[in-house]
Amino acid sequence: MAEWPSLAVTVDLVVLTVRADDLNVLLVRRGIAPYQGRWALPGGFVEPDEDLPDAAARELLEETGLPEPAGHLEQLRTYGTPGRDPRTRVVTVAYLALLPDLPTPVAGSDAASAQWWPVARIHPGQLAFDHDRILADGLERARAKLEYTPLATAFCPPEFTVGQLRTVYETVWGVELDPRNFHRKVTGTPGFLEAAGRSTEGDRGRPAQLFRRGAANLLHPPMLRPGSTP
Amino acid sequence: MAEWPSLAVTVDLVVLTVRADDLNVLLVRRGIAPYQGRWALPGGFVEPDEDLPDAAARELLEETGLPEPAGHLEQLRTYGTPGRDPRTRVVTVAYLALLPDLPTPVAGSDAASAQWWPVARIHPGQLAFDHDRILADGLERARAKLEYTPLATAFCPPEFTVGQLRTVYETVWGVELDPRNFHRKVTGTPGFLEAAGRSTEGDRGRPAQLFRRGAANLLHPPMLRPGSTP
DNA sequence: CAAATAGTGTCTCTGAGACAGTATGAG
DNA sequence: CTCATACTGTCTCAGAGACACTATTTG
Repeated sequence: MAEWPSLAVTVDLVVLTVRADDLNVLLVRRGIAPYQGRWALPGGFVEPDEDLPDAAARELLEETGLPEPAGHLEQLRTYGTPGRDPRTRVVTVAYLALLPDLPTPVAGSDAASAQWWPVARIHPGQLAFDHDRILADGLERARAKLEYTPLATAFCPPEFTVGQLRTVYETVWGVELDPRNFHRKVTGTPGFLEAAGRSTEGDRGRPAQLFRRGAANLLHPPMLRPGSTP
Repeated sequence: MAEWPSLAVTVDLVVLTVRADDLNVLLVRRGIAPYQGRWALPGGFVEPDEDLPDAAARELLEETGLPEPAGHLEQLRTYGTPGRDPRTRVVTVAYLALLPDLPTPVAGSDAASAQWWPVARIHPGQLAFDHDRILADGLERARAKLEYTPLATAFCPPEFTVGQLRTVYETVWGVELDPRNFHRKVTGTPGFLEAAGRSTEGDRGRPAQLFRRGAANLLHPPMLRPGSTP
């Protein structure tokens, strides 16, 4: 029987988190050519008997040291233009991960070179391969999904306040939101939030109720990004 | 230098059209094992120096005989679970195509076995490989995109009436829409439609104005699928 | 006390849906 | 004429945004 044409397949990861009022992406500095010394998205080859999400989770573990992330991992898009890797034809399946701000800084086998970067400080042409494009697609996906899914909670710890959740929206979207209307909106959207029954203490201002993510996977009605219908 | 692990990569196509008030998908009957005699999505291997969208367009041409479709072609999702093809490890990049109802029935090199199927008549477990799942994902994507993009026009000929466009929405979503409100909505959404200046004649009822697709790529405000906020 | 954050109430305007009514063709 | 489809006008209700107001903490 004839053989089939065969290509190298990798996974690359757009790992996002919100820290210090900035949206950050995890980048690694390349130690070898091509693009030696340049920053790139973490990733690696898919093993012959490894499922794609498993490969993504494995790379995430190797780069962040997190066994099973409390966050969110989904397939983003596949990039396979010939020449995108100068060594050989490589098709890469990109994944998007949204994580809460890690108390443990990035730690793992490849962690020596891994670092969080505020996305606003990354400029076109700065990343290796076509990773600028992949990052841009990941940001667009994340921003869009905050509108109609409860995925903003993936950036938060298991229990969080409405104020923390609002900071996520403001940081990812780069806008300011009215705290009063935001509060009424998220607490009124069925299935978005579930009261944890406890409150914060010791912060500035009135103590806030703590919430967990609710059961809904889709928001009705959706959150609206300001400026979309001016 | 070491070699990289290498996998077979294919493209598969979910080709949709609206004909005879039904949403149809293009399927081919498999002539060889595995799944010999079963219906499957059209697709094939990616050549070593071929870009992924080019491979998808090539397969579409081979199956439909259409050189450059007047419709729409976009990447859907990538499926690579080991064992999804019993012959060898195959990673497939699925594409979604939306086409107007073709006056030429399907014709091309592989066309002997290609046929339109109403999606409502395809039942789980009927298609080869994991193509049930890919088809389901394609349908979900198409239904969702009609809400916030002008892609319903991809199912229409270059010039079409508001009534034809409404039929597309009703067929893809499987709902009935109020013709009066639909008309007011689509003609009032900026950039959705552009008047062609001409009208139909010879049909039943009052002649209708003809429109072309407008410049907008996103609809503000979006079309709302009934039942989403009951 | 002031400052800060949490949370509620109320008003206004936009847009979706229900549906009456008018326009213009075919038979 | 009737029937069918195209289009317009009007009403009502829900939800988004602006913003006044109250509540509860720290310093």
